[in-house]
Amino acid sequence: MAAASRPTIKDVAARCGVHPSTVSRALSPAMKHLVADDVADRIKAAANALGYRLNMAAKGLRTGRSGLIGVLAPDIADPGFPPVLSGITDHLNAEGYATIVVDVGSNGSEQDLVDRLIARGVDGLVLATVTLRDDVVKHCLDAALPVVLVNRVDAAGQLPSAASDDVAGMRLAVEHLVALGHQRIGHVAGPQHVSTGARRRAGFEASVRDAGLSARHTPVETVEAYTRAAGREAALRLLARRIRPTAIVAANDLLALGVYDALAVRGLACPHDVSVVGHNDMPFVDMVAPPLTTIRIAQRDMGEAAARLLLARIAGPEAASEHIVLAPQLIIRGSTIACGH
Amino acid sequence: MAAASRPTIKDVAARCGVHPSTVSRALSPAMKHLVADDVADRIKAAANALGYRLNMAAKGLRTGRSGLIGVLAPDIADPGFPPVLSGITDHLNAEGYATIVVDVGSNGSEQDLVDRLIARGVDGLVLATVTLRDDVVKHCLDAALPVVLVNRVDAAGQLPSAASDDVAGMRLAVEHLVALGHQRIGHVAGPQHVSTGARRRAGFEASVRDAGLSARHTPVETVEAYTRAAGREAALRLLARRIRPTAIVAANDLLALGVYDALAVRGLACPHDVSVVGHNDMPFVDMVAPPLTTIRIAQRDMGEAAARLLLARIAGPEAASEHIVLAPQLIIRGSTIACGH
DNA sequence: CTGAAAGCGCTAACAG
DNA sequence: CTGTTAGCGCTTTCAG
Repeated sequence: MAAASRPTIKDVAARCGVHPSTVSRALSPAMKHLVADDVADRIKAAANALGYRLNMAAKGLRTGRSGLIGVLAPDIADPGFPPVLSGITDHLNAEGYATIVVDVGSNGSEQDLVDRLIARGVDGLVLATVTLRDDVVKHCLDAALPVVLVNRVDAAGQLPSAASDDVAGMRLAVEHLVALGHQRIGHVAGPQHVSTGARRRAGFEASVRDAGLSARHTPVETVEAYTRAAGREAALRLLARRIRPTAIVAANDLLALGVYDALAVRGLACPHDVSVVGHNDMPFVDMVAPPLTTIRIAQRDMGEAAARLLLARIAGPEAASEHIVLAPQLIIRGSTIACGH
Repeated sequence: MAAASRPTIKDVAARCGVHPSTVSRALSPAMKHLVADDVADRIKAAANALGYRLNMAAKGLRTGRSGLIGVLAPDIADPGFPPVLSGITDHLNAEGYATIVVDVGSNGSEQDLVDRLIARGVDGLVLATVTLRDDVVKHCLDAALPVVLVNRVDAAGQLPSAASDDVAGMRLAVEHLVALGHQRIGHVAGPQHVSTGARRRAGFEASVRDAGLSARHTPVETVEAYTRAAGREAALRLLARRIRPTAIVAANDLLALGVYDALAVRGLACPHDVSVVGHNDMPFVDMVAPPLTTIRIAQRDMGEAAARLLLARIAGPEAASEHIVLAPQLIIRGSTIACGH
């Protein structure tokens, strides 16, 4: 029956015949040492008996720290993101923080979403958002809000970030293909306004150059979005070239699946006619036909690193902005094969 | 420079020469009608100029409503969940709520996580958690916390829920197979302590019975978890039976991929030797080899329906607990084929 | 229509 | 070691 509203610190105090602040101290690990052990025990017992729970909103109002972290995601449903998110939330949860996840694609402007998060008093932000136009970042900096980037880096490199080594990843892909004898390698590049797109492209170009391949033999087609359909279109353009590539490396797995689609359209077989390499090692790309050779990135670690970075930022005032770069790994499967030529 | 902390309602009031409560009224859509239009305009202008943002924690403390909703997920990284989550958060965001997502698998007990959410003052909970042991549900009810289930129903059916029609889905699968001439159909059943596992199994059994197939010809193997490995083991057991099935319907796509693995182990070809049907239509199951015939469930809609249900629960006191059931859809791809016999 | 006053639940000085 | 006091930023009576 006693569907009474949540008990407060006052109720506990009354039941123990002590002052509310004593209860507050007894229940706070940091201040517990200021209260007699027997009293503290009595208080804890009473709190348990009453089913007392700390009211974080009240605490936050008082202390100015909410224990809330905002995560801005480009698209929650993107299969690449969940592992990152999981890494973020797990670490944050373990440290007593709760995570508010916002999907940027859907509602309102990013600015707006950030403002709503600020209104909720978030202690910091993890940005996994696609486009790093300065305005959002600037907006956060203006608000003196700790911010870290995940799976992204900003152009100026002024924000802490946790990301995979995109350049090294592309090098892995290109060198694998070159070792297989491929001389004509195309690249389906991701959106150039996001760091993964730009850096992977740069990595591709540097690697093919280092391998001694000419630009003519290493064409690049850029997409506007990381979608399977965009990958298909770009690959079709690549395949229509005078000098047809014998291998294509895509800026991510979704794009690579689009490359598969394009190959099917053209009646070409993978890997027989064209080898394909993806990037990210999304769940189940080992099950597609043929199993996709790809660059595995440490998504969960990335999320965890970002969380750790953010917490450090929140704790220490202005530690030099750190960039955590995670090593990628080549996963060889069935979509790459030695070149016939 | 003025990196001053966030302006409050008081700052705005001072700047306008009015009382803080007037500012509060002017800025609250519901109370705006109590303040002169010109004053309201002046206040809004000043608020904008100062970059004032409402402090939700303070508001929540006062009103008792936080505008926060908790979502308990079994495993964020499970590829089936993101679309549901996205449906939930989008709808909630649009209604001004923020969503705290908690991964149950990782830290602490579910009870604990719920308590932490309660401490944060959530206005309600969406439970997408696997096991519906009464204790968690009871715990929420005791706390008088509005709760809805998504992709799950509780045994007693006392909680509002949004879920796919699992029985109908299995009927779709079985009838498809029967129409193809299959007479020996096995089922890899999901965990029986979660509603999808139990209901899909029930749906399977009812459907094969209605199709006139005997129990001997429709063996069932149950797994303890929705994993690819578990699906593989269960399928191996099914294939080792005296009467080998010519088709297997799995309780979900992950399990179905495990069935693929088992088939490969046994040197059997899908669909030639054994047809396979999945459930859920996870992203990219159209790309595996062979493309998986499956039952598509309306995941995004499910999330949205759950959000709507929860909001209704929060608004209206005790509306009769509603069950939204979404119609599934058979997606025929390459993993099912007419039976030779 | 606007001001005054009180208080949501908690913590952080400051006394004692 | 414990009680007192004040106040975080906001809403909401109650007056006027």
